[in-house]
Amino acid sequence: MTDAVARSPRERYREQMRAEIKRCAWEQIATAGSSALSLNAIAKQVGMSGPALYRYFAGRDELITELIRDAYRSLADTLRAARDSGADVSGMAYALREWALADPQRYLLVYGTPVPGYHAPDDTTAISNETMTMLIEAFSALPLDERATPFDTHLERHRRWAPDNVPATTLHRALSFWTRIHGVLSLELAGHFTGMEFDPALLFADEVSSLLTE
Amino acid sequence: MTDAVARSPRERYREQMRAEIKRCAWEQIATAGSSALSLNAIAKQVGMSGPALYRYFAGRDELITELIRDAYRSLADTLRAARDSGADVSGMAYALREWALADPQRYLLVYGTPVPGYHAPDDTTAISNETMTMLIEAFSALPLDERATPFDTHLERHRRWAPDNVPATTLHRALSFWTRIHGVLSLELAGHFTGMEFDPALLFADEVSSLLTE
DNA sequence: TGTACATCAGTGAACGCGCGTTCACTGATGTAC
DNA sequence: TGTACATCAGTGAACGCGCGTTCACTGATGTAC
Repeated sequence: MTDAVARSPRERYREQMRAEIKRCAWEQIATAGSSALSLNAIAKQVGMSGPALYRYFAGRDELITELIRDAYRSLADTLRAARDSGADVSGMAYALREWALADPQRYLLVYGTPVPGYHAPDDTTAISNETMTMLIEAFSALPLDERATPFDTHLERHRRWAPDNVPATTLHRALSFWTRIHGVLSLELAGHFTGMEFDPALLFADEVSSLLTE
Repeated sequence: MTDAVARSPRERYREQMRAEIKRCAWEQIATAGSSALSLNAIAKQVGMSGPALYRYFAGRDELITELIRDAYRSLADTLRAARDSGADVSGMAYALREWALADPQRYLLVYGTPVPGYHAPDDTTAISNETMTMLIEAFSALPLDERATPFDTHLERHRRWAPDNVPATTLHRALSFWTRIHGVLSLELAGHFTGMEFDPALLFADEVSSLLTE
């Protein structure tokens, strides 16, 4: 695994090319959304003609899969970096928001409306689990609420997906982090707050603090 | 407005035809998502050939706009029906969830990832406001929490979009209803809970009760 | 009740477009002796 | 250092497809006298 760095000049060039193709793909997604992603358009922007892309990706699906993988990776890395620099749960929430605002379509590619036919490969869910685990760990450091909700007791018997050295209430809080953050954020990104003149950042902040004080 | 019922036989037929076209469009959206909506495919299913649809809709955009309008209308009607039959805030939440689960793609058409080029016409935001107003009214009936959050005080000065005979805290609670319900619901609809074996309905229920007891 | 005309639903051919993908091929870059 | 061969990046033409949309036209249905 340590030789992930390109070995021969050809491989190095190949890696650079793949990276540039992906960069153009992201650019295209950022402006027109993931559904408008076109191999030919990317090729034109990269400066070569259509079929050349097949030297680097088996097809459109593989490219999209790779982009989704990278997006999950990028999010996980962002949260990890926030945590490693001492951020608590709310710090991680703000890091997540910044990450989403930096490239809304990247966020939506992962958490937005799924493409009906497409099904994500297994390793993306693995990276997604990684993110979830970081959230659970972050909430583990917080004082525990004594009251157990109905969902908490339900979770006690349906928690195989989560690490088991953690109380169900903590899992619940991590889940709520996810759903509430996603709720405000995705409505903001989708433009559903335009017309209401309040500042979405403040609504977000209140929602984050609700996750801590509740 | 009372003569909205079709007058001549021709107009009646025309209305029926428009309705059937829309029905097929919904069917298509339900199975393949809104991005895959194709006029030619609809025409084939209705039993006539492509260009005939232009007798009923000016083009693809107008059809989609109409579908979005109907979706907003349907949601508003559902919530109103729930309220009129005595449902409180949580009853309205469950009605909303049932409405979403009945046709996930319909929910996603309205609250999902926006089509990057497309911009919704003004009257859809009017219907959306109608829904919001009903939520605000529902929360007005509830006992008021005395503490004002930072966002509450921010809202005091940015609330032109809302009725002004209602405290800012109530507006905030209606907004949180929206964002939290959307958070759980959209993640469920997008399939992000598959793999975790808990029951989304129970997570939803807990999230609804958080809106009341907090 | 019958005729003359207008309205309108629906057809079939066609246009232009962009898509993903395949294929045979050219040229340059690397490798082995 | 030079030659022979293999590897691989990239091209251009082509395939088949489905899309939204236009246009001229046919036939049926309605309306007016």
